[in-house]
Amino acid sequence: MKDLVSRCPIEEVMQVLSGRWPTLLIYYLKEGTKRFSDLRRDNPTISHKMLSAELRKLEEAGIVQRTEFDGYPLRVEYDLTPAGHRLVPLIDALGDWWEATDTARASEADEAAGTKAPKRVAG
Amino acid sequence: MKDLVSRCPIEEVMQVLSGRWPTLLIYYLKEGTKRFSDLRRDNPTISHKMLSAELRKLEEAGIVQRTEFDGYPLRVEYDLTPAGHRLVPLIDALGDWWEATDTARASEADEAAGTKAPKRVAG
DNA sequence: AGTAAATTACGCACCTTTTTGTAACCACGA
DNA sequence: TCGTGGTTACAAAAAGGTGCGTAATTTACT
Repeated sequence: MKDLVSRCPIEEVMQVLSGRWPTLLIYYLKEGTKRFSDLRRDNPTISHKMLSAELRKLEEAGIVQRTEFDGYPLRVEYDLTPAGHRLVPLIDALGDWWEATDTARASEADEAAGTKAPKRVAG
Repeated sequence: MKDLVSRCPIEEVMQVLSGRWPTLLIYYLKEGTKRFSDLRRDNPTISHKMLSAELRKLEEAGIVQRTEFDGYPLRVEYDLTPAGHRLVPLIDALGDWWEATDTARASEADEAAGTKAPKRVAG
């Protein structure tokens, strides 16, 4: 998903949030300040390449704040920006929707099918 | 993004909504019933293979309802399920958040940086 | 004291896996 | 033969993983 196909903001957000990591990182970051190595410990299956790339993407999107310390093992801290914090409940809402849907799915699919019966079956 | 890394519902929704197409298709489908070829006209850059795969994924997720008519050229209609309709405002909220953030981003990043000054710069 | 190794947050090159695109085919009937 | 909605096989592209190099300093060993 390199470039956009429409000019709508929805496609732009999804370009940032798409994939396995962005929402997970936001999830861990909402607990508070984390270092690079903390985040690696939080999700051990991410590679350092991915982690740095995803963090950079989130930083560019204004979701995370990167703070670099010139200390000598070279330390970097990551936080959610205010905008990032405002994003959290929206993502949570999606999770809630999913959970609610998960249970309701089957029955409502039936309802929907009933609402609009095929005009001609085996025409 | 084949398999999940955590058990949380957020990762599960994102698995369905990730990518360029899902939200776009939902966007077009919220206007009403669409046929396969309608959706191809709506976004001409999607390949038919992708379109059928994405529609199938959304169907499995309980977001779209597929109705097949045994008519002669074989007709299929796609609609949002009730759950799909409930999802729309959540996605819109993300779009709104993005637009609001887009303008506020720079200034708030500054604020955040000010709130938490690096403990040691050039230690 | 001198050298080697560890630390931290990456960048880069190389390679594998996953995703996406292309094209051809199917079935049916106008 | 075209149009419908789809599938399959193959090819291209993108995403992702692995491992090495780097900076500057402390610690560990000799």
